Amino acid sequence: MLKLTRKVEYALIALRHMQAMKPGKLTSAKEIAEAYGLPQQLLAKTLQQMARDRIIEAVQGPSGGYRILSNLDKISLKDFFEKLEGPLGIMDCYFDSDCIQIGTCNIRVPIQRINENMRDMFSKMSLREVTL
Amino acid sequence: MLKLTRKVEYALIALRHMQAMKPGKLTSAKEIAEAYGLPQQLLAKTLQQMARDRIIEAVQGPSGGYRILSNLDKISLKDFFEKLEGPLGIMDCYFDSDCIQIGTCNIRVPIQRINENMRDMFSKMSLREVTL
DNA sequence: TTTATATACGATAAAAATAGTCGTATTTAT
DNA sequence: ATAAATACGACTATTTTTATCGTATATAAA
Repeated sequence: MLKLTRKVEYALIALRHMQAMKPGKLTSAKEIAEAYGLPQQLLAKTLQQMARDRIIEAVQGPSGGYRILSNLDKISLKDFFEKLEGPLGIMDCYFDSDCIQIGTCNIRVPIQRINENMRDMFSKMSLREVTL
Repeated sequence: MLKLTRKVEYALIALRHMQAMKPGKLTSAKEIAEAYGLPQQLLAKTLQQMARDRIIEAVQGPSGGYRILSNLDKISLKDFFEKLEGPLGIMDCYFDSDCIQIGTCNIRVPIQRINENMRDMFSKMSLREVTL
């Protein structure tokens, strides 16, 4: 319950690694995977997604790799999580919801309150604080 | 990611149901399951666990059932979640941790910071607010 | 005192979500 | 040309979550 997925975990590890390097320098998926003992292909997918989301930049070809693109100060943890995993909420009856109970459910309002608190909290933390 | 389990969901539904009834009156697992279309046995287990945790009281025998026992104002959402699901954190390398990476992991400290914020937030919400 | 209805709970099965791999294409420095 | 890197869809494996089954125990009421 309330667990980070590996995808997010690997993303954070990679970002922190890049953040610690000389700015502008490239790192490859292989390099990170070996340094932290992560499955390279899965890590690569995560990096690719972050590249699509313009958090990092990808450079192709040999001696290519990834480098941080955005100002991580300006990305909230909420936005980061949502980019990687979709809407942030303690239950997803507010997003997809083909929930049959929707009529009888008696906890929609309270759950929404929890969701708001969570989003609020993660809105106030920047990706930089976390990868610094 | 960051989802409530059914167990917690059913617990909240049941508590809210009990909260709405005349104080001291009993409700059975069957009654709640039928009212909200929940799997009765699973709900029953959740109720049993809450009874063990002294959140609700169980009365056995025919015309038995459950009723709220504690003052829900005094139970934080953090305690509630932890009673039902164990330690509250965004990753569990702080609890069980046979994590092999522990040496190379570079996000322990940041993760811990997130965890603290989460716990803090749920410490400030009472079970009553949520079931009211 | 028997019966019916409720809780209690361990064991197991089914389903869903997550994690990881494979194969192939594309890009590009050397 | 070749080798090393990203890109990405399809697939498989694993783990976690959800649900059911079977049986025991308690007790109110007939």
